Amino acid sequence: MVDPSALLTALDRSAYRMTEPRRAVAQLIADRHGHFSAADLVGDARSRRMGIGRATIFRTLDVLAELELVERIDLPSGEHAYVVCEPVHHHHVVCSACGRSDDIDDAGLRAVVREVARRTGYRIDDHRLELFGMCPSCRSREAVA
Amino acid sequence: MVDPSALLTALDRSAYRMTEPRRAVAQLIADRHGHFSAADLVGDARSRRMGIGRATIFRTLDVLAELELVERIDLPSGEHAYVVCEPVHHHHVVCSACGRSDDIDDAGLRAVVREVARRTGYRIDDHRLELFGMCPSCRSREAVA
DNA sequence: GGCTTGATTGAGACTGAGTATCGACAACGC
DNA sequence: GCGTTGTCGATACTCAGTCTCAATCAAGCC
Repeated sequence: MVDPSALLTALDRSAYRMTEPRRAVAQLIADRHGHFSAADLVGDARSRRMGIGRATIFRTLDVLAELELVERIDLPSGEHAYVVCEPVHHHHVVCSACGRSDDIDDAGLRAVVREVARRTGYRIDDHRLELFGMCPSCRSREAVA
Repeated sequence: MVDPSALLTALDRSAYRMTEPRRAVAQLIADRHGHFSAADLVGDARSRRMGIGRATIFRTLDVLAELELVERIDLPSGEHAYVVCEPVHHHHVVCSACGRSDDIDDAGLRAVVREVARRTGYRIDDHRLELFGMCPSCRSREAVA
């Protein structure tokens, strides 16, 4: 659950037009917890009878990803998902139980990348780190059960 | 380009049966450079008129992934691909120019994972690190050009 | 070498994600 | 208000990957 206004103001500031369907998709995303797939949003839109086309949801996600307001991640299962995030370079920890996702910054990864470059001779241009596990609240819930 | 015998002996040692189509797929993989997709192998098999079904290629890749002889990676474009690799935990550096891929070991990542766990309170069960860049030979080729 | 049995096969139908097309519509600068 | 042009929904389409099923085959046993 996020405040949709952050998405909306960023959209407004951009060169993209602020339209009703985009506002609606921002609201759907804001109402979501943790990560979500395009199909999730399509389902949400349909169940609320919002009359938003499938293609529009894909297009809006592309726009938001372009503006770095959401990021596309790959779950261990191989599925694609999106998470809302801050528009700076970072990585994600994803809870396998509830789907919650937190941003993490560098945390020493830069040194790892440098080390790999040194050892292999590659020039490293890009990297992706994704961590999967169990978030604090799911852990305590598990401990109780 | 890899010797297919490594794949074949590992397959032989496993509980899976050694069949003609599987041998053929191992050969196709061995003849490939760098990463490849299932669709690449299907194309190879078709152009060599090997008569291997599409489903069989997907199934064989599943088997090889199960035996940790190949690993599934996600390219920055979002496509799925496979790389041949050693059956121990490790990560990959992928060359964006030629598709070559090298294995890398921990390289200090374990400390990063511990640090993230400490900061976020998550219990980290799994992680994925993928690095993209340009391999030494493509770099020198680029320097010449 | 034959026999049995269960794993494996290819063909083709199917599913579901994502893209392309297109005529209608609406946001925004004037 | 008006025109331009980006965006819309519907729909057709493509493509990766899965499922089903009858036929085949590897491998262990005699």
